[in-house]
Amino acid sequence: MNATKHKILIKSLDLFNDCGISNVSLRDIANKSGISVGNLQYHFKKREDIIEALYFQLVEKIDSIYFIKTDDLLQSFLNISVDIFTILYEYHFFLLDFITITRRNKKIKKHYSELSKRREIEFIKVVDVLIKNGLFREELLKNEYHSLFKRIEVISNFWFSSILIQADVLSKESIEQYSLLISQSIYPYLTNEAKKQYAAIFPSQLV
Amino acid sequence: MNATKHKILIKSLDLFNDCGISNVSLRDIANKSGISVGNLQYHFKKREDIIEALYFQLVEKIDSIYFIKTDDLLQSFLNISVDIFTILYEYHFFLLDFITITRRNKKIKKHYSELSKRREIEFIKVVDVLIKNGLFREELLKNEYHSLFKRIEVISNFWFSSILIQADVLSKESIEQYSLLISQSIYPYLTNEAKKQYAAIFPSQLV
DNA sequence: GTCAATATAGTACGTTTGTACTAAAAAATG
DNA sequence: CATTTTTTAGTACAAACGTACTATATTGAC
Repeated sequence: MNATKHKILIKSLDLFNDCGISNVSLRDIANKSGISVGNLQYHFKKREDIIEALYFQLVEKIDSIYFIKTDDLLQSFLNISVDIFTILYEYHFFLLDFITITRRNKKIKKHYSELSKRREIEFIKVVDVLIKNGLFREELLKNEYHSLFKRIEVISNFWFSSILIQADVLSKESIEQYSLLISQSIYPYLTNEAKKQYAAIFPSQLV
Repeated sequence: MNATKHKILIKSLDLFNDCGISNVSLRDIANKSGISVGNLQYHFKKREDIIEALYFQLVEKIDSIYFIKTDDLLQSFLNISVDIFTILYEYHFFLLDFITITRRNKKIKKHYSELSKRREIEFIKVVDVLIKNGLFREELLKNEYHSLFKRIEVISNFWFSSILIQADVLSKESIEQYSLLISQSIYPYLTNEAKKQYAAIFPSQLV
């Protein structure tokens, strides 16, 4: 990619993350990038194009980390959500302004919506494998794992927001807190065998 | 309260809920209320005053519904979160723009932050009672119920957002979906005795 | 080295927004 | 009924913002 274009995206990301999308003007971006507004406009005709570019950058990064180690299913399962979340942290402006962005940009909204549906199907598939391998228990309630997915989805998408409505800044610590929240939400669905594995992975969580 | 002031608040709430806080100008509010902008300004000197007034209306409404029937602890516990959520639905603009609002308004941010801390303490107290009454199991992991509270908090605050990043409108159906999500997230922490009660409350959820 | 394409800067325009200000009307007070 | 207070409307303003437009500079192709 063009060097200037690249610089614009990096500086935009910084500003968006720090100040929130609606508090960053094109003039701010141009200043921070050390270029003129005219030049900025040359590379990104519309303000929305910058946001779209960043969104698809994010999606691409996340898509690149999908893999499951078949020899250590539980650990892989737990790792993936944290790996994803670490990337989300880099682009947290997006999650903090999720509503604003999807309200304005139907392209991103549609894309995310389809992404989410695919993720859910994958999640249920993985859970099936975990059940077959004796790591997750069977459902005790109807759609129990569908419901679990939804909860994890909400927490993944809005954990940063949840922190920022009370705290003043977002730190990397939030990733570990997220990890704890997610792993503990999964714990009750583990079989006794898997609970032993869990204890080995997170010894500090034991009472 | 003054009739005009009352009308302004009602119409503002409608507009905020429908369009999102940042898409509603003072002129919009004045039009919808059938008054002039000058008059609007007379009743609310600053735009932010309207939002603050609505916030404290919301808090007051929620504060008025706290009670626990001691003869049916589990049912009460499950009911309360839905009761709260039903009121939140009336003011959902607030949750949809939670970040924007707390970023700009330190008074609301501080108030909510303290409210949240009180809620957490209450939650843990109720859980202790439920454990003592043989309805909830003991903690199997450190701070397991603290972690549960956090997850419920995130879902309560951002479930509407989670729906709206994919759907185009918010309906009352979202309250039932929320209820399902929360009750199922609590199920794994119930004792066998309480699971029987749960089955009686939600027979349709059984496999 | 010439010419075309790309990149950069600077300015200007049209809109929107919150709000300050003024004046008139309505209501309340005595 | 007179006057004071409250309520309402209308206008005006200053700031900010996205972006369209023009002109200059740089780079690349042949």
